[in-house]
Amino acid sequence: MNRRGAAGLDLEATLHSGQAFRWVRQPSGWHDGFVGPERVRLRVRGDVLEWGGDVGRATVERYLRLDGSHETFLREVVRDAPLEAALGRFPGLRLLAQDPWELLVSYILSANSNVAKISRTIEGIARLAGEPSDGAGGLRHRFPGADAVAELTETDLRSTGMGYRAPYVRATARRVVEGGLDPARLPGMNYEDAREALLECAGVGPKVADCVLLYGCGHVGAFPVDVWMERVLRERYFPRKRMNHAAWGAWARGHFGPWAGYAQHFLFHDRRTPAGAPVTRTAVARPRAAQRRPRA
DNA sequence: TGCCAGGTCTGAG
DNA sequence: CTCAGACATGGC
Repeated sequence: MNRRGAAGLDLEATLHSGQAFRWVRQPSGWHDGFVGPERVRLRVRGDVLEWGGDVGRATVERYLRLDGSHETFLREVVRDAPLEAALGRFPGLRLLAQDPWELLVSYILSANSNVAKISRTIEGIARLAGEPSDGAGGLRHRFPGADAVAELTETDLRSTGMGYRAPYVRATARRVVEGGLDPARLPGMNYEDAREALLECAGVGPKVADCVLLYGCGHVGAFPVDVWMERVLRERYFPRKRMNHAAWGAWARGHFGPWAGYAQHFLFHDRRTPAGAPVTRTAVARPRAAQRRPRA
């Protein structure tokens, strides 16, 4: 067992807010999952973060981005009233630094789907082609590399319930194997180039690309616009105004600035979480009073 | 039963 | 370039 200060971390919000799809809550209070290829369990008790599994402190801290990213975001983003409300409601929510390849597949599967189903199909792919991993949470499987996914037939993939997305996953896996895209290089590329590279993949449009860039590549300005964000933007910012998703995204990046993607995730989670849902209290200082309401 | 789910692809105007 | 429909599947 390893420990370090939790720094106000809310694992429930962080691991189950729709940015990651493989964390499983256990009755014991642990969250069972993977950090890269390693089987890991995490929990917070009091103000202590604990983890088990064959991973070092640096790996856990990198995954949870306990490197000052969140504090920089708080300092540099434009904190308007809607964002301030979300920050106040989920002060322990953090963005993760996940594996770009696994995220690419995950978000291809997210198209016109829902979180529960994405989780099921991702788990299905792991069972079909990933290496077994025994842990406190039972037998699970690592997420397979592109080479292993490319070996699967469309019929194999459809057996997970992913439906018409199967050929997209297969084609994208093949593209990676053939060298048309190297997911590991995306974090080191600039945002525009990385986005263009992702858009070449089957099943990857603007929204999926931005999710991969934000949650897996450290491109914190990426602002994915989906049906939920469109709701937020129309309800809280531009009542009775219609824009296409590209226009919403462009406005949001200009409005929130270089850390717009972080703002997006807080707004997303806030909008999706019903009022009255249990909220984990943390020791984080309360944000200051709201600034101004944006003009339409 | 019919609609919706973290969209993307395709074909028409 | 912009905009409808189709698209597998499962839950409510």
